[in-house]
Amino acid sequence: MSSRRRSAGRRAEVLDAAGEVVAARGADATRFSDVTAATGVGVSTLQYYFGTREDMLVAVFRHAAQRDFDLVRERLAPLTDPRERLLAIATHLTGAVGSDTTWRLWVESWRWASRDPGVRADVLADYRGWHELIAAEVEAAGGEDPMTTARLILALIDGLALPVVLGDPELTRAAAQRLLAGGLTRLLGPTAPAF
Amino acid sequence: MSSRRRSAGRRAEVLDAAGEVVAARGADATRFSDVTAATGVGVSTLQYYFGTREDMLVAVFRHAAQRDFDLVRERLAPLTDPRERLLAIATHLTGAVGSDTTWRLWVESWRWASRDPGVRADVLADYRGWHELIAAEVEAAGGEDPMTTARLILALIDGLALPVVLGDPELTRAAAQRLLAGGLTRLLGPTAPAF
Amino acid sequence: MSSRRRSAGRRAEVLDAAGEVVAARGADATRFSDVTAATGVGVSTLQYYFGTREDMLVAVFRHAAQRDFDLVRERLAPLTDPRERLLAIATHLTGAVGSDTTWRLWVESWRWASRDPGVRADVLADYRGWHELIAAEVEAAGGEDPMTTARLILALIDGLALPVVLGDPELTRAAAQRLLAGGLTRLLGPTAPAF
Amino acid sequence: MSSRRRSAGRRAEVLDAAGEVVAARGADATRFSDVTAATGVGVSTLQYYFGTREDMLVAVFRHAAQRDFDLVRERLAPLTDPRERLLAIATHLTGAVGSDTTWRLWVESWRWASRDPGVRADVLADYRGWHELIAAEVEAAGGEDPMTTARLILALIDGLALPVVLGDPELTRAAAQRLLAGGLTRLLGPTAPAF
DNA sequence: TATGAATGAGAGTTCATTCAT
DNA sequence: GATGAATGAACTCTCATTCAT
Repeated sequence: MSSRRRSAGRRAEVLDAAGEVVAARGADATRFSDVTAATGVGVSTLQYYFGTREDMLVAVFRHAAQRDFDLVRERLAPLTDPRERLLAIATHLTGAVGSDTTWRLWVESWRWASRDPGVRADVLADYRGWHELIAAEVEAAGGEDPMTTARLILALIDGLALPVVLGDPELTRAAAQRLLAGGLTRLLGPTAPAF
Repeated sequence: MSSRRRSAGRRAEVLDAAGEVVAARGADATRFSDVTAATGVGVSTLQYYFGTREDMLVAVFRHAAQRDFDLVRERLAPLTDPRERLLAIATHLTGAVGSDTTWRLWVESWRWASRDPGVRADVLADYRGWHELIAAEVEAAGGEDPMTTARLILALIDGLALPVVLGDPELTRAAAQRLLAGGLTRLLGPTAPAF
Repeated sequence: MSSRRRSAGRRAEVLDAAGEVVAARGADATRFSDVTAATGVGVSTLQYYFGTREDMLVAVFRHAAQRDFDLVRERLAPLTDPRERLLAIATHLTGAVGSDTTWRLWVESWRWASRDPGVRADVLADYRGWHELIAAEVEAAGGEDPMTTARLILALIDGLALPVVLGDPELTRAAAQRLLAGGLTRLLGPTAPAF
Repeated sequence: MSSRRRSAGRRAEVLDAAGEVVAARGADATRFSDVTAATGVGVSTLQYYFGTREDMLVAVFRHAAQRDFDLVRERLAPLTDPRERLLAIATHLTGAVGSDTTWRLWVESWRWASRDPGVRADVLADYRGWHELIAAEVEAAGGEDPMTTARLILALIDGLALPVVLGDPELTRAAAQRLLAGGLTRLLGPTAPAF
């Protein structure tokens, strides 16, 4: 019992650390030994926990996606104004420490998804989850055609994240945040109040 | 001379084919032998052409980026109306066969750029090139703050490309094109004429 | 007591099943997990019963040799005519279902015996046991030089078993049995009555 | 050219040495590294020559079978009397240095054949080759029913080889040779002249 | 008595690369 | 200019085994 619980906790810790490794090195370049170096957990133990290397990567993707979603929900909890909530979702990009990790992992997931049907299903489901989350806020904010707008907003967020994470010197995080706020205003349409 | 020219032609052909391989398998998973299988050119010959495997990948990225840019310019040539030109750039995404290859290679480049300073410089320069191309059209179309708008437009394009290439069943190419057109209108601001 | 007896019974069952596995896969290729799959008994339990993997294999060999001997004795019990008894021993090869298992295990034992002194001693003792069993019948049948003849007969049986078990299409079981009967007649000498 | 020829020669040498290793350790237990230790040829070179480990083992079997057959033919060449020739074939068992290797490899082949259809076909073809070789001599020696007799003789040879190779203390090589000579006389029938 | 968790050792295989031609 | 032969490095994976319960 207690060993099983300890084991489960250990597994989750390993998943977190492995996520950092995958974000830093890329999924293809992540070896068992890299995760071992980052965690102190032996290679065979990783295999015991996760199975093959690819199984481990998939587990990392799922875990990271779940954490990301949970994190945003947490941030959203204290906010009630839909416009504030939208902005909170959007600036999830620029805010937290580790958000680079989040975006890198998202790209890694996307890449993996394009070759693995199981991961594709996961990623598309996550994608849909984000759409719905955003669409609900758009609707509450009085925006027209919530799903369409939500798609545009999410595309904008994703598309801005890429150069930010890449470290485009012309696009600091602050600049990105301003761009994002401005873009939201435009996308929500002329009738929506500006942020 | 003629053999050098023939050689250069062969190299370019190999780069095209290698680009397809990289798009299909991912850069990390692209082995010399995969390119050999796709081209009939022996492993040693690839090394003779490009050097190490990573050199080859970088050459593929540069070649693909150049081709992409050239292709858009070509498509833009017959168009004069800035709004039409903008839309042509934007729907570069949805149109041609092989655009999946383009977008996949873009993601591969982005990933490689995260870890290789040389590639990062290339990718950021390309990025800037696209911004300027778009900004010029925004300005010609009478949009305000062309660079800001250009960044938003490019982000929208990139952000929409991802689910399209991943094959999101809720986002057909036609739907993406409509979204894109709508998004452009909104981003260019209420004063800009609708597309 | 009862649990010990149950345990001993379980161990014997496991040995039977493990024998099948060894015959099918070969001793070297027999993993604990193969036996687990065949018996439902966990790996650790197998180790608890037998010790190391090699200990288990040796136990399988001894068990199988014993069973084989017991089985032949059983078949011999109702027969009194030495010639019939000899033929019964000889055709132990062609008769029963499961005789493939027997012969395969014999080859596996032989191979193991080549490298393990303990198993070699067991196998040579078994070998001697068969010789004596056969020699007694040869003597009773009036054959000359019983031990020599017994050796020849046993060699003939072993030598015929190999292609039969291998599934030589030119040597059906029926053909093997006829060959064996003919061979016995010749080996027992011209003065012995034909079978 | 010369490098290719050198390569072919090296390959054959390696096959000889690998045959010794397989005979000594058993096929299943033969690792690339064992052959490396025996030959000085690196593991990857072995793989370059043969492919997978199993491919190497199969190559060893074929090579050994061919060599064995060639060797007997060589020994047969100077002999004309069919009875002498038969005895030469039969005592192929006891004679040469390395005959243990031959028999051990034969058992290894047999075992491999029982799980690999390709090897089974090879082994059965070899088996048939030996039958035909023996049958021709039986016929020349005036024996009746040459194929049947050949089968019995071959079985006797195989069946005697096993305990000899195992080192049965009651069956020295000299004793085995006497047994074999006696067995041949009996199997060829009372009308055939004794050896 | 029986079993799951964890782990180290060892093997096969892939692959880029070097060298010689 | 182009290519095949040979080889070392690195990685995944399997498996027996030990430990704790």
